[in-house]
Amino acid sequence: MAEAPLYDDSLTIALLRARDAVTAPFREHVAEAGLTLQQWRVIRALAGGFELDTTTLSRRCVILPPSLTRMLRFLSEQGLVEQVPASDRRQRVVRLTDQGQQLFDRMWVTSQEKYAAIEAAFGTDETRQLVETLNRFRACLESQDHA
Amino acid sequence: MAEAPLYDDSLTIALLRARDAVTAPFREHVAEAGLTLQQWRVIRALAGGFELDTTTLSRRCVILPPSLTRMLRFLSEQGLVEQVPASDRRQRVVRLTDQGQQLFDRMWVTSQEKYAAIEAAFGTDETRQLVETLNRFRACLESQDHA
DNA sequence: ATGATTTAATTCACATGTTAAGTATTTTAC
DNA sequence: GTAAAATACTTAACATGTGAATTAAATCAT
Repeated sequence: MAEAPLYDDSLTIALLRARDAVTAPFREHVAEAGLTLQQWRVIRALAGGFELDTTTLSRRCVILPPSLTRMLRFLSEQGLVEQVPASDRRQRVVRLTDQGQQLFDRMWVTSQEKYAAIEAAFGTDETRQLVETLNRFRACLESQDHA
Repeated sequence: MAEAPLYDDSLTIALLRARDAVTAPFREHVAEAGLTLQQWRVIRALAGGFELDTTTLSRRCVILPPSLTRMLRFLSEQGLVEQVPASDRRQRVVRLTDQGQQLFDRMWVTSQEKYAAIEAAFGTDETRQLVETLNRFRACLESQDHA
């Protein structure tokens, strides 16, 4: 009975659900360390001593600048991130503190294990092909819009 | 120089970016009508006279119940949605008002056109295959977690 | 039938998403 | 060298995401 009409955005819904499914185990993992997924993305982008400005972080982590401003304030207060001087004084360049790097080190192995479990479940080749398809899809749409 | 380490969540990032790319034209379209993408998803789920409860809406639109509560308050205030009596008085069952249905009718054609443009750009078969792959991926992960 | 359990939705508190406007710094053009 | 334009980030305001606690109603067990 009463079936919904065909969605014009089945793709959008499928992307949302896929993201929910794939992030679930990571969300749980980082929550145990008192972090959100977004905060973890920032920490990982900085792991290994990288010093990045807000714009670069925003692109790599797919987090909008206003959110990053708030997040960096929080991460600084937690002693996980610190600011470093930048030649261009408009920029805000940050890096992990020792404490931040240690937190990363503690979480990284488990994080990788969870990702490996996903690849194992869906298939390594299929997983990589999905990532490739998604990136090609995005590139395709973005080149269309800029026309 | 200074390349970031390999992400363990390239899949998460790819999903986020793909979603950003695919929703961009729709976001612009619905904003002209004073709606957000999420509000538009709810309106479309109700279009055609369907009467749905919060739980069903939450699943179909991939919007968590607390967000739906706020959104339904807003949509009611705008006169787009109205509540209908439910046999189970715990449930909140809603439907579109005439005004809501008219808004949907005005937006639907353009919305479909934009989706058709995406399919045309990436390829009809490839787009459908991507949706199929995403759904299969999600089903795979969810069956893993319930183990 | 009554009390315990489950279910549906809401509220709360806080984090993030999103757009527009604002501020400080740098670059460009002249 | 200085004013205009561009850049990097922040702030503000509001919408949504998220998990935990709460409330009300239905179901279950006895």
